[in-house]
Amino acid sequence: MAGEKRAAARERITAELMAAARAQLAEVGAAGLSLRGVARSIGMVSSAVYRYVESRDELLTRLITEAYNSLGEAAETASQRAWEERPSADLDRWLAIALAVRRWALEHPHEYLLLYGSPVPGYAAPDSTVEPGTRVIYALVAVVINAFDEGRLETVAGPQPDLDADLATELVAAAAGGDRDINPVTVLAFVAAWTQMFGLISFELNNQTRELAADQESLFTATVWRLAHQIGLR
Amino acid sequence: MAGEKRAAARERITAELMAAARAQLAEVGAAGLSLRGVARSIGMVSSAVYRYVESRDELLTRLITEAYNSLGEAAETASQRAWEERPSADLDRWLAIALAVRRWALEHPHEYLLLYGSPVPGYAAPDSTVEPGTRVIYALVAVVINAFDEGRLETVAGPQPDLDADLATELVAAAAGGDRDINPVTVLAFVAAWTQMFGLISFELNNQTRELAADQESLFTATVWRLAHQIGLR
DNA sequence: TGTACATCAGTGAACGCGCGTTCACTGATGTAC
DNA sequence: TGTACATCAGTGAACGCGCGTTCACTGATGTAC
Repeated sequence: MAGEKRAAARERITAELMAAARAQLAEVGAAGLSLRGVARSIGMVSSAVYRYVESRDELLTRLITEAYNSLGEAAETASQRAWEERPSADLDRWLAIALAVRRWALEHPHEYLLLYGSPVPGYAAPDSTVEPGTRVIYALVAVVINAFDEGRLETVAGPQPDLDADLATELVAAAAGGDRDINPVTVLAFVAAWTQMFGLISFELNNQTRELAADQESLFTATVWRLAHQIGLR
Repeated sequence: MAGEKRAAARERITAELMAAARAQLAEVGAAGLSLRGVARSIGMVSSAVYRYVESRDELLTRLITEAYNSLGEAAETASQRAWEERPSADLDRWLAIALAVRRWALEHPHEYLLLYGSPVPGYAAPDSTVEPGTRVIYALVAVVINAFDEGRLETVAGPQPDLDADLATELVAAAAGGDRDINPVTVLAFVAAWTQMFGLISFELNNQTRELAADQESLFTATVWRLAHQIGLR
């Protein structure tokens, strides 16, 4: 029982350390993040952080995992809330996720860039970061699959590009495991909506859309709404 | 006339130096780029590069400007060629630009990330980089404007999001200077197509679309085609 | 409850490294008369 | 054409800096008997 104390302290200090690391990340960005800097900011001697973290690379890996999970959770919570408020309102649910992702990105710009920006020189993310990295896209896919399974997904309208057969098969397989008879163009619309969403957020973070509109959120909502509609969500 | 020699040598060596800088950029990325490393790679003592470049920041600025111009030129050339081959084929022209941008990005991944990835820590790009940064989007805008002016731009079909009046006005003004009666939803479609294109390229560089399709170029072409079609290009 | 020992957190000095930048210098190239 | 001087490219040593990581250590916390 007495051991509790030491373990609790360890946990508290680890949390403090990670918080400090996130704070430094927010200030200087991933490439500028240093163990010594983090140690300094919590009043520790630089060698002491090695009691909590194996190396700088491990710290980065933990930050990435935490960030993916934090973002994934934001997306999942938004999805669930939207469903509870208005079940079967698929387009609203999609929008809720998109807006949650955008808000998270604006609140944590450097963490967002750590996940979706340039790779950190000299660092290669281990495989363990892959799985948490898929939470957001799964949340989005789930909306479409759910709408499809319950018969609410409209078929995509309008002229469609020529798809070669291989690509069409792959798309359907990737999106739905192959056992759903989804239109490949629907998957294409999904890919477009997905990449557009992240592209727009990146441009917004880099101020590349500044002169387009004063109200960036309205611009975001309007463009995302359009592409979600084109997937067939209502 | 004798002065020619020194000036020519200066030009040659400057070019060599920039080429070495680009090579190092390609290897280690922007955040890892160092003056000493560049000097080393062309067999110069580190202090000597200061005869050619004021500081590391200036080197970065030059690299950014060169990269924007190289990318912009690729886009413009593709646009012009497509026009010469099949004038008035607006969708083909759009696709040609998009594919040129993608090819450039795949050939120069680190330069692409220098332009569109995370900012380099401790460096702020000066205003002089803004103008070359607009060449690509202008090439894209030009296709749409040209189609519109010559009466070939189809009006966007299907349901449209509610736009508040301010946003609609801003969009039209930003895209066409306000003196063209362009549908704001067309501009929205343009923004979607533009951000989708860069988002997809970024995801492709980060391997986030790997499991989606073996033939990434087909995937790219198909999604870009769809959104270009939706702008009203034919 | 008390004592002897083991575990662990944090210290402080040190290592080797690469970085950007400055500076006084040498020797070659160019210019003026 | 020849000479005296000015300009410029490149050298090599040095500066101060911050980094990641190791190591022997001290002293506090926990455990076994």
